[in-house]
Parts: sequence; structure tokens; C-alpha cells
Amino acid sequence: MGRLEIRPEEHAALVDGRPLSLTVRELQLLISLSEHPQRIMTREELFAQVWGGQPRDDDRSVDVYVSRLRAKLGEALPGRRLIHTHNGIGYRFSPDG
Amino acid sequence: MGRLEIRPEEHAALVDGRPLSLTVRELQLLISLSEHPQRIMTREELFAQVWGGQPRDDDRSVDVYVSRLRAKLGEALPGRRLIHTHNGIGYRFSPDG
DNA sequence: GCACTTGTGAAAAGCCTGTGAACGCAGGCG
DNA sequence: CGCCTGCGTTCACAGGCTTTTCACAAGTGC
Repeated sequence: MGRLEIRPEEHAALVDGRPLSLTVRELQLLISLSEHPQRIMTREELFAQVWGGQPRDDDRSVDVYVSRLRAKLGEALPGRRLIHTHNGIGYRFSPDG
Repeated sequence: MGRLEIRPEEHAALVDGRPLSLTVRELQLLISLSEHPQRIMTREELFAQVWGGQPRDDDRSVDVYVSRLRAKLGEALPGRRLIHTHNGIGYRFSPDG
């Protein structure tokens, strides 16, 4: 999976061997996304996996955490965009930028 | 169906396993077309399936979205023409270029 | 108490959509 | 030929809707 490595059982995400300092939520979200590479996941799916249950109609939690995750990934891997937005649907994780 | 795969339930259209970044409308249109391969579909039929209801007399929405769809398909599958125009009638989807 | 995380509201940025208009292309006709 | 006409294709754009980002109050654990 390139320079990014995710170890759910160790609660860790590594870039070139260095752990990213992600919060629990951020890591859960990254794990959920990366478990289905190239698949478009809806907010509902992601919310269910990370938070459990169903999001409120106007819940922006997923978006906010995607944003935070991107910020940290972007710092560690400049110039790569691993999480893609699919307007009106959700997000997609693509290992190869 | 060759290199193009359409998965309505996943909101995705894949070329060689990679999702195209289609908008919701574009995907709906592609789904409608591809559900009846080799069949000529009228603008009215397509409009009804994608937008619902009947198009205005001078509505060009279907044409515009066919054009947008062709542009994106053409980028992902250069040299193949999947959507054929039938003058005065409508469009036809042909899986094998 | 302190440092950090979490979820929420709201402003800013960005994308999608439908529309009108311009453009291109072919056929018909003087 | 040259011009007109009928269609389909593409461009440009404004409005609306979605996503992104920021700031903040409340919560948690050390």
C-alpha cells in the first residue's frame, strides 16, 4: 500500500514507519475507508462504522473528520490525495493518490 | 461488458476497476442507457428515467448530459464510442464500442 | 488544572445543474 | 456552388446546493 501502512490491531497508522498522531475517531475513519479501497462509501456507511447507528439528517461529522484526516495525511504525504470526495454520495479511499 | 462496469447499488461506474468521477445525473443517465444495451432510447424515455416526468419541448438536458458523459468516458476509454446518436430519435448504448 | 478530543454551527469555497446561445455538420434547393 | 434549415454538440454562466474549514463549548482522562 505504498508508504502508508495501517495497523488496526495496533491502533496505528504509519507513514514511512512513522506513526501519525491520529485521534481515535480519525483512525477509525481511516480504517473504515481503507478497508474498502476504491469503493465509494456513503456518509451513512462511514457513520455507521465509526460512530454506530445513523447520522442525523444534517450531521457533518463525517465531513469534518475527513477534513481533519486529510490535513494530517497531507502533512505526512504532501502532494497525495488519498481520500476523494464524491459529491452527493460520500468518500472514496484510493491508495495510489 | 469489457472494461466498463456499472454498479448502480454502489453509485459507481468502473473502468478497469477505477471509479469514474461522475456526477449523480451523469451516473443515472449512464445507468439508464446501459440497462438497455443496443436499444435505441428516445429522449423522452431517458428524461423520464433520469429526471422523472416529461421534458419541455425544447429541453436539451439529455443531450447536454450525454455530451458530458461522452467526455468522461472518452477520457477513460480513448477510442471507444459507447453512446451512439440516432438522429431524430435518441441514443443507444453499445457495450462494445 | 491542563492538554487534548469531540461534535456542532456557521461562513467560505467549490461543485453540480439546467439553460440559453453559439457552433458544426449534413442535406436540400435555388 | 452558396445559402438556408434542422439537429446535435458544446460552451458559458448563474443559481442553488454540497463540502470544506474554522471557531468554540463541552467532555475526558491524566
